[in-house]
Amino acid sequence: MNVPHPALAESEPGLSRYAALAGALRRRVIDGEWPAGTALPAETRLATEHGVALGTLRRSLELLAEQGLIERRHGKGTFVRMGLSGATMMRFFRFGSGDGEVPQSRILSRQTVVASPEVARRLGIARGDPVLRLQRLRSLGGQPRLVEEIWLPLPLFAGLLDAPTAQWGDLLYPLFAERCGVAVARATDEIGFAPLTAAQGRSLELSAGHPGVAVTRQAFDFSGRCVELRITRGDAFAFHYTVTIT
Amino acid sequence: MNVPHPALAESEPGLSRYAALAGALRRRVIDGEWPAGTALPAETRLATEHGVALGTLRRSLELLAEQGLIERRHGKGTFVRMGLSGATMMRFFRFGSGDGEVPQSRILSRQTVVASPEVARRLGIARGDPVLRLQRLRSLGGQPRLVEEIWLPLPLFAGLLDAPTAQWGDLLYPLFAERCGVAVARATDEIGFAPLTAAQGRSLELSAGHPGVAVTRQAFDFSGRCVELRITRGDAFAFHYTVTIT
DNA sequence: AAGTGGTCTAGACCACTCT
DNA sequence: GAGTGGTCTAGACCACTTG
Repeated sequence: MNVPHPALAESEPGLSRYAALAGALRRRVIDGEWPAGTALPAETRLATEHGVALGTLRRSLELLAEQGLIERRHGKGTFVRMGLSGATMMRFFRFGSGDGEVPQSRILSRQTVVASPEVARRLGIARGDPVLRLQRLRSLGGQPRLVEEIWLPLPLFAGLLDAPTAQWGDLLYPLFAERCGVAVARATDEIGFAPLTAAQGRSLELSAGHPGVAVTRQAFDFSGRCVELRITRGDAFAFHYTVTIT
Repeated sequence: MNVPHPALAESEPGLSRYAALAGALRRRVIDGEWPAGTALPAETRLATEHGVALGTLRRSLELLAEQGLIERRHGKGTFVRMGLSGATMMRFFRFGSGDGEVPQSRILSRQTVVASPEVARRLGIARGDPVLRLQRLRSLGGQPRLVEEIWLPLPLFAGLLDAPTAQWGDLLYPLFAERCGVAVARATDEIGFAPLTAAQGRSLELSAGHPGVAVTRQAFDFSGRCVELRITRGDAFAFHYTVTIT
């Protein structure tokens, strides 16, 4: 018979055992009990620890692996994932001849500002809250191709306030992870079209009013909180984006 | 009549039993043994039929469900899916004020032509093979918004050659399923921008050279074969597309 | 009440990785 | 060889759907 396990702190009502267990493990990962890149205890260990059968524990880990929180490697162990790398996000993004290669990056400006209503709405913070605003130029083969405007909530990103931007490298997400402990789990891209302003045109060596594409990205961490708002602009006619629908 | 499937599970080298079983079931579904919308035999029945444990059979069905080939409904059964509806593909597509609503459609032309090198490449057929070419106008609130050029391989789509286009309705994919037995399992959209030609401008009540967006779609059936090539064009300023990256 | 898929168990054995 | 995750089994019981 199925005696309800008294030691089960995971016995949330209306949830299957493996789902509740997955939630509990998820919390332990997010709370930093096992830092990114490290291995979780072995299956058998976790199963006895939580008083469930091995199959049930495995079901929980499969759930978390599906969500991208952990990664399982046969013969090695179960590891906490670092989040999206930033290079994966260029996967479906093409500009000019670049076949998904990572563009070189230069930070043009860095300021602390108060969030506008629109920025606050998309970041899920209050109007007037402080945010870090970056302007960034991305080039391919020495040619400027994309200008970016990036908003990051403070104080979460305080670690970027004084780091010398010249040494930031071409990808921001590894920097987020390293200096601020922020992992990007998921993102949405919104693609739209608008003529370039005079300033945007200058940065891209195009005329004001030239047809431009705008990709508005919101990036989220594993707890679902929006951690980045970014608007990327470039020459519409050089732009290409591929999406798979299932 | 119902020949048992004896060593199928053991016969595929280098594959797990459930993976081999999934492949076998997949073939039976694609071959039409269980038509779209009908239920498969119960789990216990399929398991004994193939000589595997229930858990193994379930693993196979879970695989096929992930791939979108079948759909499991608790208490009811396991059903063969119809494929994408066409409405799901408008999910992330916005035009003007339409919040994902399905535009009205009118077929402007229907011809049988030979495939150009580019069309043949994308459809995965030989140059010079016959294809059905459609031109289609899609409107929102009576306003023409999108012009589409669609290529469908023949003789697969012969069922569309003489059907009166006035009665086709606003979605093509249900028509594909009904008249040609074609189910769309997956699609890719490629987004780019280009000025409208004079002819495209006329259809959309815009001037020649007006900034236009072009969405090139390839649709695939469950066996991975490309069954449709479509280029949709519209006013770049009214265009909006949302993508989620994980 | 009967039939379906969903959950959970307990244990055996296989395949991969590292030392 | 020791430790990890992956596969497979056999059976019990639960939850949902329909007649």
